[in-house]
Amino acid sequence: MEQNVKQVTALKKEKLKKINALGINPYPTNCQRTHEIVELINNEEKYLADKQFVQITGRLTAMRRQGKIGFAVLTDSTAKIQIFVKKDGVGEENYEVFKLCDLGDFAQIDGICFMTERGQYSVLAQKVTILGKGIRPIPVVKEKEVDGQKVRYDEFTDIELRYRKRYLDLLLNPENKATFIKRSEIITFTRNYLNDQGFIEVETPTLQPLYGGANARPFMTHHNTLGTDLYLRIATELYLKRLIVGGFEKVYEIGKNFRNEGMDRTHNPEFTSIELYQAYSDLDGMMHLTEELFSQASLLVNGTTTIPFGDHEIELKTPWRRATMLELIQEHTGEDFSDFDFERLSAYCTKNHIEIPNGAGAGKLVAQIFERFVEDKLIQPTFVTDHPKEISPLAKGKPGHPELTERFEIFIATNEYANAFTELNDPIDQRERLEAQAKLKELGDQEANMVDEDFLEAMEYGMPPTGGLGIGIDRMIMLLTNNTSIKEVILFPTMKPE
RNA sequence: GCAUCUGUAGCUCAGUUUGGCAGAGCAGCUGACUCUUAAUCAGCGGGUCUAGGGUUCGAGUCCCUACAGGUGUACCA
Repeated sequence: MEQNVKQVTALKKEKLKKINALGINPYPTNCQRTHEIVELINNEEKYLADKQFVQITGRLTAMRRQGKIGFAVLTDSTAKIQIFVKKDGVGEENYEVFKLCDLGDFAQIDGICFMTERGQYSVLAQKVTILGKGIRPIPVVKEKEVDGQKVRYDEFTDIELRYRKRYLDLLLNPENKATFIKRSEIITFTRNYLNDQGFIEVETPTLQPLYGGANARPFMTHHNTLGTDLYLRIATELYLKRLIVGGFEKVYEIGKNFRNEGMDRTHNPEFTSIELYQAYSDLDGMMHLTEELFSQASLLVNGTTTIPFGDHEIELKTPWRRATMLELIQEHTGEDFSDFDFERLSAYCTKNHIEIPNGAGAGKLVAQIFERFVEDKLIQPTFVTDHPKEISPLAKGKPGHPELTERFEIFIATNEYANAFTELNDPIDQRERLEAQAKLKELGDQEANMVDEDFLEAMEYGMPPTGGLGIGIDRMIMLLTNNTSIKEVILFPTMKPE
């Protein structure tokens, strides 16, 4: 399998020797660039009229040589343009250099813009300079216009190769590169939006002595000097709340979380989230923020709030539907479980083959029934509110409803995108909730929270009423770029070693 | 984790049904070509058919196991 590559590489190394023999360094330390290619493309008439000397740099992505002339295409990150090289134009010696160029090599072209006899806007080369020579055969994608439609030949489509060799994917599949540009734009937009509202961006520890803020199994590592085990964070929540205690009123963090769980089209072991906390705000404030972030980000990268996603058409225009978990269960099962009757709930679960975990109470069963019968019905954006207290150990209770909390999750196209609470700020209640989690952990729930004494101590000093929101950034980007696999929006997704 | 599909040249793929010389296009190499644009024309080279085992006179093809990936599903955001 590698043998042929070795042969081609050997041939290319021979070319390197020939280039060196001409007294030319194929990896020069500098180059001259007067224009990005897009500038020449966007101002064609000006550059044709001026006959201005230009120096452009990029990768050679097509090559059509014919005797003493040759055409090539030079591509930089902004655009691509045809290059016309004549032996008469660049001189015998430099034409030899051009002949030693291969597809995929980086080059600098000095010349002037002109129109070929066939009417193709091009740069007429006066000099070809090699800037970086490749020694491995690069896959070539060819393109042809048929009736205005671009038809592509020999595309680089092997999914495994695209993920493992992402640089080739970016190089050969412009539409995939565009996804990552949109990713950057969406994250930049989110930062600007929050900064404009007075939020400050912070960084909290990725390595933590205790993990918490979500229900998940962690990755563990070890610090040699301290002689102690540390966890990679599963959420940023508990540290950001310490900052609210410390007097910051609006904070957010965008960063990686790590969860030692299964991988599928919506889960990668490391993923990017944004969590934000706003003192003196509440659930309504967080709903408004969520709607605005998604709909405005969509306008930014799609120009509309009506977007395709998989088989669905999603309308992100605000306001989004709001419904409680119990209402939705009733809507889709006809059952009213608002009395939280454990016997009825467990009988219903048994009848419908829903697992009843060890130590589960009525609240957990309500959540299980919701997952089983409601989640996959939620296509258009829906704020699901009023989650059971039992599965929401960090959310404030709902006044007048001892079993419920002030919480929402946003579902779009059956997937969860965000999770928010009116944050619990009662230190005594918080301790009881975490101790209940610890009991679940003893009963075998590997994803239950731990009792974080330092976090509880912080809350005991007093914490203001606060709204908190977490959004799965990767999923948000999937939605806004119509990608149904998380691997398509993560540059280097986790893969098993080859 | 379970189920299922896939793995053939650098890339994209035929060939697997019904076992019988390892194929094509692009890319590469040699030659021709001063207006091509999937350039064209002539010729050449390139393979551990993912890996290992089995059945068979004979396996890319049939059987078993492993590895990697896709999809579905479980847990989860």
